[in-house]
This record gives sequence, structure tokens and C-alpha cells, in this order.
Amino acid sequence: MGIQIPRGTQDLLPGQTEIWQYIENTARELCRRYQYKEIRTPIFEHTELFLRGVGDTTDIVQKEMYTFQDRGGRDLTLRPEGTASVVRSYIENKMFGHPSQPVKLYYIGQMFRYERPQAGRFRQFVQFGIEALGSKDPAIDAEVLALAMSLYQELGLKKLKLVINSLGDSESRIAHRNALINHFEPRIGEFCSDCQNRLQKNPLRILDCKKDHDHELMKTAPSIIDYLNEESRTYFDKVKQHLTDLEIEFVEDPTLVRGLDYYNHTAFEIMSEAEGFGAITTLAGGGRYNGLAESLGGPETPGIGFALSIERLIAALQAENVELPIEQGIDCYFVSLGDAARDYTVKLAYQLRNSGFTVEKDYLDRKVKAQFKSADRLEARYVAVLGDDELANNKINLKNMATGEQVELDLATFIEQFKKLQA
RNA sequence: GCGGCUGUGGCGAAGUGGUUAACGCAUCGGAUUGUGGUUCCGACAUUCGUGGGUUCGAUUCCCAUCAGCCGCCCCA
Repeated sequence: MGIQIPRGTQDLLPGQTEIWQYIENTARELCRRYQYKEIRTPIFEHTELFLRGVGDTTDIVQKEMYTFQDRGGRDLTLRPEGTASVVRSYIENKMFGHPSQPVKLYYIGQMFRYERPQAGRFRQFVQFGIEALGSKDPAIDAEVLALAMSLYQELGLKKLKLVINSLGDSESRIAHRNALINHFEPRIGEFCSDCQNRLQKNPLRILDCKKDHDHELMKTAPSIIDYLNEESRTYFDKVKQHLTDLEIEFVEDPTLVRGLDYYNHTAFEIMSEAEGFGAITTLAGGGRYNGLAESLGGPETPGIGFALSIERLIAALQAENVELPIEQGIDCYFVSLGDAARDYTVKLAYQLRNSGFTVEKDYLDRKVKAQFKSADRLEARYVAVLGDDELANNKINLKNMATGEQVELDLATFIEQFKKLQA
């Protein structure tokens, strides 16, 4: 065997790419309706961007980045997520000064994380995400959530769960964090090693631990909800009110934490509840990141967004046995016999294609029977048969593959007659 | 980064320490010579992931490596 594809990456082949295109088209159309505009940023950035943006204590930065030096000695990293790049571009291009505000952007692109591949996890994967920058209206939080849910629903997914939480503003977060540390620290020795590590790094994560789930301190642990200050609580209530008004079902989970440092206030995940989906059920994640722009050297800018993986979306579609309405079949297949006729179909195919039809012909000089098999496999609606006999008489046979009926047409006006048949 | 399972022709899948490594699907050809999706007949190809080792001899035993799948951590 020759050179193999790098670990954790995949080739998307014909048969699959149609599914991807359909999903991407649906996402783009949805963004058009919601008025999110596409942004395309580089696939690699200065490493510093992710250190400052994503947070240098996060798993993503500590062990999952594809980092390298270029020939000029610059430290670069293949982007592990999209938000940092979008905010960088927002600042660099001074979009905060753009006449239409807030700035609403979307992206579809490859992301890279150095991880062991697993079901729903790859080293290169594709995220679709949106970012709304410049507004701290709870209504836009609801809009972002609504768009995310709508995409899944329009594609036909039903077994979804939207989980939301508020992480509060920085004041609330710090108060809660300290409360957690005070709560667990005296008896942290009774917890697993992971939790002991989490204590200082991210004590919220302890609440998620599966091993220590039944420990008595878990039940009495301070909840973020109780530490939200007035402003944070009001904000969260308003977001939930909007969701209720939109009849978007959600569950609150005060233990929901996101893996990136920049989140505050609204945080959410969308999970698949389809059975047999594997260990990873998160389809999408997002939240508010007020303050991220400032930490990247920009003006004070509130922001919120989410990202989802197309790979996991497709896995969810498969788990729910959703068939996407992807167009199949071609309009016409040319079967030819004899050199002169074969050459002539080259021209006919060209003309029919120029008229907007999907057309295929034989290029392997196969027998008539084999050509018909090909036509059948391609789900051709019509087969045009041209032999040297027909050519000599200026005729061509056109067979309707569904009914089996065959008619003889004048060769000179074939294109026009084919158009009429389709009308 | 850690653990478990797996790696045979385009795909699926048997099998053995030793002459020609089953089978199914697919492909191609044929069944009165120019017409499809059924049936019948026939044909075709493989470094048995890669590299070492044990052995008279390995695809089958051992080691390493690469890759895949599944799980942990964490996340999309």
C-alpha cells in the first residue's frame, strides 16, 4: 500500500459529498434568512491568538493544538475552533465601526485538534458556526439558539436536547468558583485524581465527574444559580423567557460548563438523544463571550455564538435514519453503436448539457447491453440510442426508462424535442 | 496522553505452520448476432496493513510499527 491518509482525517467521496453539500446549503440558506453573513478566515493563525482567546489552561490549548513554526520562525497553529479567528478579524477589520450593527457572521470550515480519533471525533473536522458581535440583548442569545435548533430540525432531526446554563458575569463566576473550592477543598482527598486536578483548574468540572457522582458533597455543592448577581440573573431569566416565547424546549443544567475560558452568561449545548449514538452526544455548543474582544486587543464588545460539527450532525442523521432529499438520476444517457454514431453522441451530449440537462454517455466502447446497465445504474430517465443505422436515416431512438416506451425522433431536431418532453 | 478490540482481492467475509487462500456482492464477457433493472454459464485479480523475528518453511506464532473501531480524559 502507498501513502495513507493521516490519522483522524477522512476523504469525503462522491455519495457523501452530496450529503455535505445539502447540509451546507441548508445552513447557508438559514443564515441568509437570519441575516448572518459568511466570513472566511485563515485555517492557521498565530498561536498567540488561541493562547489568549481560547485560554491557555484549556485542554484544547494544552494538548490538542497543531502548532508549528514556519520558515520565518513564526509560531502558528491550525485553528482548533472558529470564534477566536472571527473576533480577531472583527477587530483587525474594524467591523465595530461598520454601519450595520450588530455584526452577524457565519463560517463553515475545517478545524484541527490533535486527539485520538473516536466515534464523532476527528483530527480534522468541519464546523459550522455563527457569531453575533456588538449586542448584549438577550434576544440575540435566543436568536443564536433558535438558528442552531432550526438547522437540526429543518434537516429532520427530532431527538434533540437543548441544555442551557448561565455562567454569570465575571463577578458571579469568581464568587461561585471560590465557593466551590471552599466546599470541596477540605475533603478533596476523597475524590478521584481527576477531580483533585480540577479543584484549582476548573472546579465546576468536579460536578460533572462520573466516578464521584454519588459523593455526598456533590449534592450540597453550591450552584452557580445561587451566585449569579442581580444583573446576571435578570439576563438569564430574559433569555429563558424568549426561548419560552419561541416555544423552544430546553432544560436547565447548572453543571453545564464549557471547555473554553471565554464563556460567560449564556452557555448551552445541543445533544442527540438518539439511541446507539455512542459516548459523545454533543452536537453543538456555544455561549456568550463578552470581554473576549477586549482580551484580544479590541474595544469592549459583547458577543455570542455557537459551533456545530457537520460530522456529528451526519452521525445524528444516520442514528435517526433520516433520508435527505438529495436529487438522484440523470436526464439522459446516450447509447451508441458504431464509430460514427459514437462520435455524434459527443456533440449531442454537449448540446443537451448546454441546455441544462444532466447527461452521460459511454466512454468505454461497451456493448449496448452494458451501456444500458450503466444508464440504469445512473437512474437515467431517458436513454437516447444512436446507431449507425439511425445516423444514416437521420433518426434517433429515445427510450423512456420508467415505462419502457421508445419513440423514433428526427435527429436534426432532437434537442428541441427533448426539451419539449421535459416541459 | 491511557486502555480494549481489529487489519485477508473494489466491498463483505471464511480459513490453515507447508503443493492451486473458500464463498457472497460488485465488475467484465456470454446465453440467435443493436436495448436495462430477473435467471443461468464463464472470466478476472490479492505484497493475506507494514517492518522485523522464530522456523526447513508463515498469511497463520512472537515483537514493533502504522491504521481503523470502541472507551477514558475532554470536546464539535
